Amino acid sequence: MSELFKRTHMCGTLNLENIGENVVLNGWVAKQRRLGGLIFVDLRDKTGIIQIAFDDSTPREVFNLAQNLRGEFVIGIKGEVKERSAKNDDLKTGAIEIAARDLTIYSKAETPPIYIKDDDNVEDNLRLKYRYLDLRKVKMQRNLTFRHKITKLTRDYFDEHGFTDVETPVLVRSTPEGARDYLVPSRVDTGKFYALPQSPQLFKQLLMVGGTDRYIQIAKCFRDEDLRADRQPEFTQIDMEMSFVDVDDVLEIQEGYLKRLFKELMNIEISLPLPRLSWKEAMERFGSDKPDTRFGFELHLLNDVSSVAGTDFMVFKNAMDNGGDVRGICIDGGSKEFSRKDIDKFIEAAKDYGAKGLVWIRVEEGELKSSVNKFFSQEQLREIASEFNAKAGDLILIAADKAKVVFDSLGFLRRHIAGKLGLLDSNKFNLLWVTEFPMFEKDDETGCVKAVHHPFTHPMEEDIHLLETDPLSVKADAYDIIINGVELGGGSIRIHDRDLQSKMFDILGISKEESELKFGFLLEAFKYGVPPHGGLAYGLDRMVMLLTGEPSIREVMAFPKNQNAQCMVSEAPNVVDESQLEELELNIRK
RNA sequence: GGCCAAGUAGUUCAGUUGGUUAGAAUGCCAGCCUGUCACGCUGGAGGUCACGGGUUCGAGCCCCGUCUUGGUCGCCA
Repeated sequence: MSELFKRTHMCGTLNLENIGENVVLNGWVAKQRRLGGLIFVDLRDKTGIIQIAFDDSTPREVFNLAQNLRGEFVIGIKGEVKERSAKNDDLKTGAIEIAARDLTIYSKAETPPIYIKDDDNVEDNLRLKYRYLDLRKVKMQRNLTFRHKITKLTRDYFDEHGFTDVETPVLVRSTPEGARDYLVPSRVDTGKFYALPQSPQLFKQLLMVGGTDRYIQIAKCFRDEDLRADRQPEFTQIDMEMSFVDVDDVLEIQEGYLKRLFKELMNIEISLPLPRLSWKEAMERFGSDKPDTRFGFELHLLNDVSSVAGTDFMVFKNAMDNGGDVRGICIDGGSKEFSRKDIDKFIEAAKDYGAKGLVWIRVEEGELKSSVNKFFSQEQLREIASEFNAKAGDLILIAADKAKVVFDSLGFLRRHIAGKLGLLDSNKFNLLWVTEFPMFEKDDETGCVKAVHHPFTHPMEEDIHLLETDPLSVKADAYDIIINGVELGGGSIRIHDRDLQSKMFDILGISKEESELKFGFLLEAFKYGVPPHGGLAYGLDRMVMLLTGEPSIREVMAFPKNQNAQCMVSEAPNVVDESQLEELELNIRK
């Protein structure tokens, strides 16, 4: 058994001020350089890397032991901090080193299957399989620490504002609304199932009925849907709910939180109040309900421009005759920057969003080139260009279709192209609220009206009279917080009036029996005195991803799942024992 | 479920028109080396070219299928 060298410092925290001190360090061998009578070892812990030097001043048996060191051995070092003669400016601790006096090897290590360097480029699945090695990277530890700082600040802030951290259950009732549930079979009540919560939504509302007044929880949530770079089946929400509040109250508390978050963790001063865009304005200007406002290229409606309105060009005419729109974006310098081939690629990409094609116009000093030169005169093209205040060298892209297709394809393109032009400044954080979401939308498959948010969302007071006559134009007291085109969180004021709630169910075509079956416990609770309330939830993983500048949510989770929702470390999901299935009466194998 | 991309040494990759024994870098092992820090020098080991089938005198390369992985659309109230 090797003696434990009681640590006095962390590797990355030592500096010139520690010179002359005798220190004890623990960590992993990141690198060893043997120069014959001289050995250097880079020692790594979660705080960073420091160089250990073994030379002729090192006791002989210690030097001999050091010759056996290999990568990822776990060791303890006793020694003196010395100033280096040759400093390494690339290393935080590069001005100093430890002159080793004693060494112990806690455990040896085989050659690791992946590189343990911040700037590696190893295949994702391999990193996930050996996550415990991947996590040794200083960058990964920095991400986890940053995540911790966010949750700590979050708990502190909301504690100071009267919020109580309450845990809600993880084994809950399945409500087949929204995302697919993860199911857990019940042993005691064979044949029945729990679900893992998609969010604590219903329970936090019950907490409001229960008088908790202000609730917060950093809550694990589960959704059995396909994964993305920013989507995991198991993720974390900063979830909260407040009683006796309106929209302004909720947003004010959140703005204080966000200001503190950016000030303390990013050293960025954000000015309040944050801009608020109505959903309608966001769509019409940016083609998205989560607009990235770090750059321009705003959408422009062309329906009334005489060149478009008066044209026989069937693409435009059909779109407008069918109740759709003709809209475009103007890319500053886009004509200079992009080739015909690039433009074709943009059009292909837009097709993913339902567009059948795009009209493009290259604005030049002389003749304007476009995909519709056959149909439009130079004068007409000039008129369209002047609608955008386009100058020579600009590129105009026009979509004509149903509003949704036009918004989706142009909204995608403006951000896609901004990325190509290097306009997505990762040091800039544009925060804004999108409010006044539509209450309902039409389900394309069934033709029925369904809730955009959820059926407990409160309609805006001014629109309540439209509920029966024109539900699709009713707006909701719902809000999303957007940073740089990413939806960081969202919430709403909830309905606390039982008559209004049943009216909502009527409109959604949910019968009394069905609503009883699905949400009976909530409706029952609402019989006994429910405060006006509302809340919001942030995606914690996305928040950390955004603030650390990581490209994927996996970089800020300790043990994420791969694209097939497998845990590569533990190899979950796995086949279970036959007897387990029998006990649950789930033995359905042939 | 659709679309796109990838799969060759432990790792990251190259591999020409289908042609001899499949290469590089890095890592690993051994030896030398007292100021390195991407240490250097010398030598060495290391391959089911994802899997299955086909075309061919001959396949890492061409064709078909399968699997795996990543991205994305659908999906995510």
